[in-house]
Amino acid sequence: MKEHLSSVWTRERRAAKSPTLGRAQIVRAAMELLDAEGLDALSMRRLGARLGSGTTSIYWHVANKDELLELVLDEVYGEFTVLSVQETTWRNAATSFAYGIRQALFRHPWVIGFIGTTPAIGPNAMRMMSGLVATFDHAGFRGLDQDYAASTLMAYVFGVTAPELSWRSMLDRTGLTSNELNASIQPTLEKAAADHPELAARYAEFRRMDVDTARALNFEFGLTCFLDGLEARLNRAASPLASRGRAEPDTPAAGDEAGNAPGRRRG
Amino acid sequence: MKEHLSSVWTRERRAAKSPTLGRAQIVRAAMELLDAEGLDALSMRRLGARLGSGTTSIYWHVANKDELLELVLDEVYGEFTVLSVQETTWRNAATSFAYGIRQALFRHPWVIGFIGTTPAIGPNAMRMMSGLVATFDHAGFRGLDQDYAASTLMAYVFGVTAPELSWRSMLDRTGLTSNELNASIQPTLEKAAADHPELAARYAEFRRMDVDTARALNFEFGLTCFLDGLEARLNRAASPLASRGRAEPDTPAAGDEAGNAPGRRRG
DNA sequence: GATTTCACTCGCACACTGTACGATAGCCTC
DNA sequence: GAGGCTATCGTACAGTGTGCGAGTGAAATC
Repeated sequence: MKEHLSSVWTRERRAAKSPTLGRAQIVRAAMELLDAEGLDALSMRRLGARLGSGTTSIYWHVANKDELLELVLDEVYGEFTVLSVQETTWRNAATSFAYGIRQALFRHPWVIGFIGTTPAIGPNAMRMMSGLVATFDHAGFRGLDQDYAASTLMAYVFGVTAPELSWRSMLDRTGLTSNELNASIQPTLEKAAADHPELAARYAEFRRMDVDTARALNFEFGLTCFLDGLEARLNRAASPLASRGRAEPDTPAAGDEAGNAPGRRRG
Repeated sequence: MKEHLSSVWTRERRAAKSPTLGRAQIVRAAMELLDAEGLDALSMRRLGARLGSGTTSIYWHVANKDELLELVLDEVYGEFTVLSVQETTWRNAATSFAYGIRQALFRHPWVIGFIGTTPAIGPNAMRMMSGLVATFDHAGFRGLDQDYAASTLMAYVFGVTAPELSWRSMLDRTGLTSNELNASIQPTLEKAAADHPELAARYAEFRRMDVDTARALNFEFGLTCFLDGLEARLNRAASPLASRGRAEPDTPAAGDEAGNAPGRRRG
């Protein structure tokens, strides 16, 4: 069968004899450029210039730009640390993992577009996955539920953090503080919400509060919801006799055309 | 104070007298191109060709490519429908909203990179937000919690769906079925997981199952967790005397440097 | 020691991108 | 007819990723 996943990690790297330029330096330089100036700033020409080498020399060590990004991405995965299961409770491990990712994303805002899109099969990504699955195994999840829990946790963190990153990049571009930018945006927002008075009122209220703590609370809120839900599922599994206490059926038939809406049921 | 949010929606559009080319057609053509061939296929030259007009004619109706994408994005937001609060329970509304987004994202895979990154203040985005907030208001959430609930829900859906979209794009490129691609990827995966035997074993197991239903179950799993968590929070608020029944403190101090990890506490 | 081989560097060129600019053309009002 | 406005579009510029082939130096082979 043909191999359909092409990745830096699938092809063996070129034998190194005495390179004046190496993958390590290339990846480090790329990371610095990306962190400092963002995704658009990384061009092969600029990278070559920064390395003091010819532009196309890079292509000896790396097949193309995508592969380079795979390498840098795995470097970031290396910063997603999972506490060992002996060290703390699963809930603390998950929480700390989530906050850790959040911080790492703040350090490397440009990755957000690649996570989940670029294959994550580098050594660091693997180590992370292994630790995360172990955490949920320790918690009491079995089989696929371990993966589901891990994937849901990461999905949530990436999903909430993405808008925060774009907010921060706006801060950088304008040089304003969060609250200044917030204030400067309000009129636009209120005008946009002209047709929805409740929204407009709500936005007017926002002007008065500290955006950064509101965002932090937002993160906390969703994370707690999700962890509570996980915990409830564990407890339910432990004592299967306890009924759910909800009226409506909770699961759309999982086998039908993947992703169909469950349809509207009257409550 | 200077205006810091620049968007198509903030500047009034050019007065239309008798254009042979209009925003509506441009946006529609762009959407078709994007849906059919993906983000990379949308260049101003190709768009002009498709419209049978000069490339730079487009710039009369739209300031630049980013603004064009804002317009197309809002069109997609128009497909994120929220059931009215009279129509069903909040839980059903949220579920149906989540599945609806998922389906819309499958129709327009390219948007995933823009959501949360490009300002969503178009009329459709506003209508959606208004409906979503109303749903959570109806559920019993108050103040910022309404926004937190809405934002968490969207964050989760975008987060889980992103990898699915990249999977589907891979299917399109290779022309394989999900299960064929899955099988063809396994050796690579197992090799990548060589250092983590539990992971390798797990991947080997995956070979035997239907990937699409596994993914659908994954979506369901996280959504249920999150909604259960929301519901628990509502019940807790309704009867504040009932304690949580968990040992460890649940909230890192929210006021400190936004996003700090809660630190490791022994369990 | 001479020759060949191979790891590695790099200049050039190609096809492509977004878009600024200025030249047109048709219409409306004076 | 003159001038101004809406609208279209050709050309040009600076930038992109990268294929190709020529060049360099050191190690391996004869």
